[in-house]
Amino acid sequence: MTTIKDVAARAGVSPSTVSRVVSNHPRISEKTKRQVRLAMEELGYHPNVLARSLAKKSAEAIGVLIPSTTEEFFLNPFFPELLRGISEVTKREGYDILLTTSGSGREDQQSLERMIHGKRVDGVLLLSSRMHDPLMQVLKEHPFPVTLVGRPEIDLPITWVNNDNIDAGYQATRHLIGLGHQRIGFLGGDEALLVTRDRLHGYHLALDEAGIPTDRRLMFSSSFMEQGGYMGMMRLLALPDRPTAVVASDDLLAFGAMRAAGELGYRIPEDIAVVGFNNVKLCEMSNPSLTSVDVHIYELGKKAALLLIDQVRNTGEGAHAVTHELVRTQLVIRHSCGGGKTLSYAP
Amino acid sequence: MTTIKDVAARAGVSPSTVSRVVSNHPRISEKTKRQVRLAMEELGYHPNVLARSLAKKSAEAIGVLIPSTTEEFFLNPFFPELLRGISEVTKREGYDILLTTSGSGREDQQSLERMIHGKRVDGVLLLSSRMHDPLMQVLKEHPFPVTLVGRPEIDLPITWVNNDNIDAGYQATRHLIGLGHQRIGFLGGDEALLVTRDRLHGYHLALDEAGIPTDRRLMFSSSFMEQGGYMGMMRLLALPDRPTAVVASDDLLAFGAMRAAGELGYRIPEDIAVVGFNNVKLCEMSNPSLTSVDVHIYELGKKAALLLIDQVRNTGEGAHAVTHELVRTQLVIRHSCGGGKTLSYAP
DNA sequence: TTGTACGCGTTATCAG
DNA sequence: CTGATAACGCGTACAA
Repeated sequence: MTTIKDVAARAGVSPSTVSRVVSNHPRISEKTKRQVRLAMEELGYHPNVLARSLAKKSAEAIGVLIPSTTEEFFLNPFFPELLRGISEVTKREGYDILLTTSGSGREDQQSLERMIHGKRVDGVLLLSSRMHDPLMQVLKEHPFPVTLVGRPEIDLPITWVNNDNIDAGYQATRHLIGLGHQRIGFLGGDEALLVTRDRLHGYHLALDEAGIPTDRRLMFSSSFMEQGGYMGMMRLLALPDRPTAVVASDDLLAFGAMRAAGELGYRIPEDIAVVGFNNVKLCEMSNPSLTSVDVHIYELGKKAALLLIDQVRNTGEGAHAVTHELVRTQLVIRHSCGGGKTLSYAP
Repeated sequence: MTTIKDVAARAGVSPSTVSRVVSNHPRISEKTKRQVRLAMEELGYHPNVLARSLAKKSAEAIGVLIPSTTEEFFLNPFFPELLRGISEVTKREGYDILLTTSGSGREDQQSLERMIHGKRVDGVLLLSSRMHDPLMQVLKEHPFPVTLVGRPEIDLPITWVNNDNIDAGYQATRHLIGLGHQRIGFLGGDEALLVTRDRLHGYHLALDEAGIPTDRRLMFSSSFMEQGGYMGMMRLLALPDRPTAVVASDDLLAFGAMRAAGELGYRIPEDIAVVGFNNVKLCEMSNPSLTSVDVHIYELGKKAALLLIDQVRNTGEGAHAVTHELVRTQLVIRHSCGGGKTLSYAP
């Protein structure tokens, strides 16, 4: 292991000079700069990041905390796409990513505290936000650079990036209503997730606006995504007055729903229309292709990382203002809802 | 920021004693243990991981190096599934994951060197292996705990975990031949990837064994996965003597191929059979469901992480033996090749 | 422009 | 069982 001292000795200068060369200090003579660089070459020197971080009190890394529903989370294409956005900016800004998963709510808390106090990261990116999230408590107690992907349940002074999920739910439902549907089902993901609740909220808004009464039997939630969508659709189709359209609050749910409908011999969109959320790659590949609300996951990831790094860099300064950003949302119309054509409403 | 000294003062002991309590040193009186624990509570103390790592010369973290084809890599369901396996064991073993992406081959090298010498991680997991990989050079020069997911092109003394991809390719092709196919196409991913080459190799073996002549026109490679599969299939179907079956070396390629066939009005499996690799979740959901070689990605990730951590822990000791492990492979027969078992769940 | 000396927060060694 | 003291490798006032 070659250290800064070895280089110093080799170059005939002091360790501090080497340090300055490494960090591109301005006032250093070209000559010694060359000498030091040469010595570094010859010795194959690489600075010890740990020691540097300890001295500078900055880790040059951000933490990404994957929520306790780890397994489901990994399975959803949402995750890699978000991570892609995040890594795009961390790479550009010179930060590393520390990935932490946890099995339970308690572990979530511990992981977060370890990250915050362990000084291994300069800030943390929180993925997903749920009701009564114990993490929020931790954040309340310890001010620390954090960005939430989603929104906090209660008004908390923390930075977050989110979609306007209420509006997204509204738009999707509105689309179906516009196509003439009156009985519209709602397939939700984990009910504790705020995304689910917000999209459901939007669904209700659209229904109310159109004067369509809501029917509890038309709503079904499950945290098992594809499977949940499958089961939910089965249930909806079993109703005596089955829906002619379904809003699935996640593309995976929608795929499960489509699978169920297909197996029962219902045609999409002729017999039942489906709309999803997230607009994952698969939407265009499925048959029929899935109409979905694009929430721009990649953008979401980039924004979140950027906002976090901003905080990290301006910490301590006056600018302690928290920021909230809403990433726009966009309905992408494909074939799963049919066009303005004739729809068969036969039950 | 409360340090070990603060706790020491509060508890009326020396810093070293606190350190011992933290690390559960055996010979410490119950009494002082309680005092120290109390002080830690009251002060909300959390050890500084950086300082600890610096002193202990071990980072309690492993690096995961995502290859230069970052974007494609994130898009493939292979990635999150592998990561899930990795994180499963790192969590259990108390290691954190440092994710590093890079844009180019050069950056790959630098990232690796930074990780190795920067001491921020104790070992590195290399995902994917390609021809003439510059990373191998780095590994040759610096002995360091590394595990490769895949296999090195040349015989290098490094630990790796892989599938028997040659056999996998052989099995898939053999399956098609068994169903009576004689003209079988091959859709490959990035040609520089050893996976691609190995699976192609297996394809050739099966063909040779059956006495079927190979035809260059039946092989098409592209690193753009779904799109590549689409284009490749288009090309294959345009041939005067088109294939009746296709081996696609990745499920995504297979989906693209199926989409192309569908758009042109070919039925699967009646008109053309398709088999893929990886057995991603989507295989069962697609229509028709995709016959695919399960390579047990999750297992692959777990094994890789485990082997790496083993190395990390036994480094310096005599046991410097590198290990190679082959994760078994298994053809999962569904509907995209026909012939197989008749499944009845149609309405 | 460069060197000295000290601090960053812990752990390990060696006394006691 | 516990307490000094010296690393760990690097950054940075302060002085020269």
